[in-house]
Amino acid sequence: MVGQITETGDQPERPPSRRERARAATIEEIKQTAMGLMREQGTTDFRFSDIARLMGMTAPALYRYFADRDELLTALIVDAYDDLGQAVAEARDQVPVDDPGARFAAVAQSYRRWARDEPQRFALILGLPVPGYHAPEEGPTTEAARRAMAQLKALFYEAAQAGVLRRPMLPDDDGTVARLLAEHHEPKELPIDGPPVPPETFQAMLHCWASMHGFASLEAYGHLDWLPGELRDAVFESSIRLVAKVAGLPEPSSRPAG
Amino acid sequence: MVGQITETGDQPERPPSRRERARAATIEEIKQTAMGLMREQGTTDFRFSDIARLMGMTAPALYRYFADRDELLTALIVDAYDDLGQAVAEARDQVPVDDPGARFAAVAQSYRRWARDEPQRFALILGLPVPGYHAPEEGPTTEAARRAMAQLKALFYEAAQAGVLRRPMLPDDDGTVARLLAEHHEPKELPIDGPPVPPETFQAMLHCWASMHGFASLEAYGHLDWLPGELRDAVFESSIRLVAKVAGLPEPSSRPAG
DNA sequence: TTATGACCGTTACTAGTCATAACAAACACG
DNA sequence: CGTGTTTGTTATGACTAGTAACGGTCATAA
Repeated sequence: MVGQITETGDQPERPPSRRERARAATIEEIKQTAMGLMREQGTTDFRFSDIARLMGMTAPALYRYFADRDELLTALIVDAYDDLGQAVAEARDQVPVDDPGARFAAVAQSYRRWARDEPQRFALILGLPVPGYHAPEEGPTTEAARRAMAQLKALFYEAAQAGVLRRPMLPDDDGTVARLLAEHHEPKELPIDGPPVPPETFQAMLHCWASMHGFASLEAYGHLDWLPGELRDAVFESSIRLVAKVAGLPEPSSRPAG
Repeated sequence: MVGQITETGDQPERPPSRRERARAATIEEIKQTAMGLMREQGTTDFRFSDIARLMGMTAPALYRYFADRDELLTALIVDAYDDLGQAVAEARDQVPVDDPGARFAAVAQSYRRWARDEPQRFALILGLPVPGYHAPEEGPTTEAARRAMAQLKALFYEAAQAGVLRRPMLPDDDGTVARLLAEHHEPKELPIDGPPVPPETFQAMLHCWASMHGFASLEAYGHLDWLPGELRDAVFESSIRLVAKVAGLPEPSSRPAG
């Protein structure tokens, strides 16, 4: 009754039957309805009965598609990670590769926009776990998270490869981060996939992420509502350009679209 | 039945009677038990029945003290804001006034520590509203939030007053933030209480807040668990020193305790 | 000391939730 | 056409928030 959902079946390329297509469509509709409810109510919560009612069904029917609330939540979380990762990657790849400063600005803008447009899904993946939900250990959610975060790292790696990445600005008396990073890197403790970047760049990357995440989450959850919109925009863009500069990314050569 | 809770009574200084003390103690115990449950379960959720059971009572008894779940949540939110504000202020004031760089580092460290130690309460005040909760408009929560955030501003104001605040580093072609800030400041649109700071400093302050909040929330919600603890510490401290420097605060003259 | 009334806790109850069980209709396919 | 799977239904159980009505306790005043 549960295995039917995680059907990463081994059948190679059998065209989906009529029933399978209908089933997939229903699953999609359930997820969309759940997200609609979250948006409407402004929380990460939803009731099976509400989903069913909106879909013209009764609540128990949903259990044919998701074993329980957690399984639906897991699906929504994976989708959200993938969606955010895709949005970020698309924005990034609309800017020429040889302009990593502008590419980072695009990434930050899309990250922020996504958070602001979908605060509930943002909270779902990057906030506190929702009440009663227990993520499957080392399951699909963590993988999806890694995929999404790889987008940011790819940007820095490209820039480093292209040789346009200056040494990031660091507070004066440092070196401990580099040392610790080296220590922990050799036993392959860190689950950092892909090619390595210099330690200062790793640190700069985290700094960039934290900065844009901080602004994005504060804004998404309404804690910057007291700032007029255009002022928020200006402050965010300025902050982003600042962290990019400090991280050693070159000045963007073209103005980002928005 | 409800007015008895919001007893910001006008009676000046009447010593609390035995009953009033017992009532206050019970209210405190309810809040503590609720927080304990949140900590235990790792969410911002709790059940009245669980609170009552842990207190050796039945659930309906709790309604003598809080009209409903929202009212208890509101109390917890106000307490959390006050607690965070106090923690930050205390850490800040343990550092000499003439060392604003170190004062900021202390603020950031305590902000981070509080978030990490109490992720549920952190999410309660700075995350997405919990399911089903509707904050009273312009109520005590927003006031408590303003009080807490004033602590950070005070630090920058002191530094500006003392004349040790350099002009913050900004991305090159700016000025729009300053212009917009001026535009919106004259009609007193912005609810920024206290004395004004220069526009660049305002922006730098937001940048500092966003950066430390981003790191703190990512860490508090477990999204940096893949980083070894000491490396997290080092990265955070380095980032903080960096944003402080960029914000125009002088280098700290003394090493912060932790 | 006793009577009064506010306060605090109880049990009983309603309405709504997640989830399961048992059953009925629709569908795919031999 | 008959058979078994799939997908829906209704009925049910256990649990929660919150209300209502009742009883005990305590402080105060006669």
